Amino acid sequence: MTTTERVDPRVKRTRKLLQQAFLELFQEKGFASISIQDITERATVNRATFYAHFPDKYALLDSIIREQFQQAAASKLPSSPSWGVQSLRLLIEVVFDFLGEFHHDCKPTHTQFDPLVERAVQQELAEILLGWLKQGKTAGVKPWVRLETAASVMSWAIFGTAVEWSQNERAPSVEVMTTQVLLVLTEGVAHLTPDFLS
Amino acid sequence: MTTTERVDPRVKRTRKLLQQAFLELFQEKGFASISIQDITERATVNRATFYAHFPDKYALLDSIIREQFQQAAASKLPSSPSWGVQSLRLLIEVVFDFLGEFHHDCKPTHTQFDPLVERAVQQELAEILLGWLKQGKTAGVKPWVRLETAASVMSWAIFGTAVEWSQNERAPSVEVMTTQVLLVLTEGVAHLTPDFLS
DNA sequence: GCGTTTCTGTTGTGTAGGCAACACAGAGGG
DNA sequence: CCCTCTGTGTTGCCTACACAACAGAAACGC
Repeated sequence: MTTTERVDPRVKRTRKLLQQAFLELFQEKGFASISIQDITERATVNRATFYAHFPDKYALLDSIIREQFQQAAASKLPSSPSWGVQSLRLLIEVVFDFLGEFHHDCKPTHTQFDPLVERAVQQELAEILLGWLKQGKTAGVKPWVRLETAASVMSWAIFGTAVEWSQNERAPSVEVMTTQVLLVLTEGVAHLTPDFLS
Repeated sequence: MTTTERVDPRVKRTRKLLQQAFLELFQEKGFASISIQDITERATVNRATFYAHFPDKYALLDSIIREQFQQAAASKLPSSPSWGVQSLRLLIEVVFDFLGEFHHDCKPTHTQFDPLVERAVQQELAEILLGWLKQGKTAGVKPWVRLETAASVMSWAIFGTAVEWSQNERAPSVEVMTTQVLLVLTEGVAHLTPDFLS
């Protein structure tokens, strides 16, 4: 893990209060009309304290997305997920589920901030993958690409496909999509055409 | 009111967290098996902080009852209730409702602490009455009994009747009981028998 | 244009609360 | 018996937070 940081309980609590307040206000007023004052009042937290935690409301939303995605992943993956096809399949499914869920909830409205959301999801995804790759790399096997690059490629592949799928009518089922993305990633594109190598 | 004290928001918040946690634990475990540690963990508050607010869990329960009764009264009385038959009738009704509600919820179990509850309700009731009497006493009218005594008498009359009524099957309706108690209080017992004064 | 209002960020100072450590009391349990 | 375990209260030190006050920006009506 990322070095289990000891955190003052007050910090956890305040973050949670702010996030909770934001979510409440979000489905009352949308995003744009939320002011920092709104959030801090609702959260029973001083306004100055908000700025000690987040630079602005975008960062707050960002943290919410990241943590929700993390715990969505954590809840659907085995406790110590090791690098392998099983874990990868599950993770892909999580991404599709998460984005599907998300665009289902806040569909027509807020187009302005979903770039933010997507950036957050993609980065968290890459982070998880990189973690797996790092601990999965058994000693002695020399990597033929940088692990960071591999993680980035995979994350964008999964994530981008999921975003596109979630924005159109989610035509093939999550399972089908998952299988296909998984196949492409594991087998590589060389097999797509018989004479690829000729 | 009682001199609107400015209170640090953090104090309000932790009191609320502690009270909320207690109520949750209460209907999970009953009263006796609740430890202070339980409460503080649930409330995301340090154990030492608990003792900065309350000497023990009895005091916490006491504060909960008092505040619930206060806001039950506040919600059913006009904003600035003045001394008079109207207010008094409403207040009596509040007491009957409150105790009825209370003994309805936690009926068979916890007999050990309802003395505590009752003490709290009676004292709060007396407090409200005394407030009314004090501001209702128009200048120049010299009181023929101490206001404190009057408040005490009335509070015990109302409260005791309500407790007894709530513990038996609440036979006469709240309205009837209210009316009768009100009558006795306003008219005095002299009228109960025709030859009382003879 | 200008004033008023509302929100944003930031700073210094005081206080509520977290934490570790302590002594103590009861309840088992060997 | 002693020993561990669990809960209670209490203390001193440090940190997170509340608050007031500030300057600046954006939105509003006049």
